[in-house]
Amino acid sequence: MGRDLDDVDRSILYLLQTDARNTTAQEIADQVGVSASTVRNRIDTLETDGIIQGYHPEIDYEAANLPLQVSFVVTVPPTELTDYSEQVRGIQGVIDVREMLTGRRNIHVDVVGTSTRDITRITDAIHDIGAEIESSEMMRRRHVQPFNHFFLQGTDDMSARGDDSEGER
Amino acid sequence: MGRDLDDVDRSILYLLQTDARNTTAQEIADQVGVSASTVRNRIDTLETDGIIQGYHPEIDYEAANLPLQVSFVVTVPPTELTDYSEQVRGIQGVIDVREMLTGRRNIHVDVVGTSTRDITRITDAIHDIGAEIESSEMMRRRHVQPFNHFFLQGTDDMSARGDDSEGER
DNA sequence: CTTGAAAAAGCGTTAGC
DNA sequence: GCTAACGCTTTTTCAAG
Repeated sequence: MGRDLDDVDRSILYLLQTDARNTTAQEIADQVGVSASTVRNRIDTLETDGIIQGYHPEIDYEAANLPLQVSFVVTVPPTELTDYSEQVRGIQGVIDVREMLTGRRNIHVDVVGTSTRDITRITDAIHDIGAEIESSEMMRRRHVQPFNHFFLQGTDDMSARGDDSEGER
Repeated sequence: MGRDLDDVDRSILYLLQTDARNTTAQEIADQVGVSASTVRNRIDTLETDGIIQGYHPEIDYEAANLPLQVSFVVTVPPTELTDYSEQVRGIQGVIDVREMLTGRRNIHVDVVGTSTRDITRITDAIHDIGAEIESSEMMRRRHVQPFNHFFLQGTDDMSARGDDSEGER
């Protein structure tokens, strides 16, 4: 796990983050200096290797009439963290679950809803699966900022790691 | 702000969340019962209305050799929340910024890095813009779970709101 | 706002280097 | 592993209801 990426991979990831739906393989190929076929092959490999896990639209929930955004901090038994995390993800309205490595407050959950009824329903659902809510805060806005440093993060660093072009692929 | 969506819009959002890159307008059209052209027009409108803000790949940072994931809680002056939020987003390694509506701990920041050097650099950068770090926790995993309830969230609710087919478009 | 048709562009596959 | 070329699918554009 944790395979090295070369510059082509990094460039692909970088450009996909800009617009994963409308960026074509040809456009990426032109900017990277390889063929479009290669870009398609690389993307396939990145997907099967699990580095790219999917493509999702970024949605402005407020504009979509889901103005209530709440962030919960939850405590669950550390040994069953993954299990609880999965259950939380199944609750309607949950859009983001982060599992913490340490500490009591080991799951952070972001949810959206249209009304306070939605929020109380979610609160109840969290309690129902046996998790303890430590705190809840209203969220104003989320900025998902896809990692913008695969590409031009500093050539020195990249060459220093020696994974520029000749990888172990 | 907060325009009503009809079932066609909701279905489009729902299906795009499944796979925003490889789901074609035709596939959506078949499932929704309109033409592919209509689906494309709707997507364009959703984008220009700001409901869809972009398309991003979901990346497994651990598999991409960025194993260090840290979640910061930061305090900034509430009146300049947006300003600070933007500055934080400019820091290399920041992948997610959430602005909180209330409380002292009003910005939550998720970052990724390859080494502790990255993390200290980010910590310094946060301090440099004048924000105070309240806490930092190691993250085990993030599950971005795009809102999965646009489609079949319960027909009763949808008809009760009366925005099924004839909107104010 | 929606539809359908023609032209242009992109994709997956296969074969060759 | 990268590239080129094939047939097929998708998108784009535009006229029309």
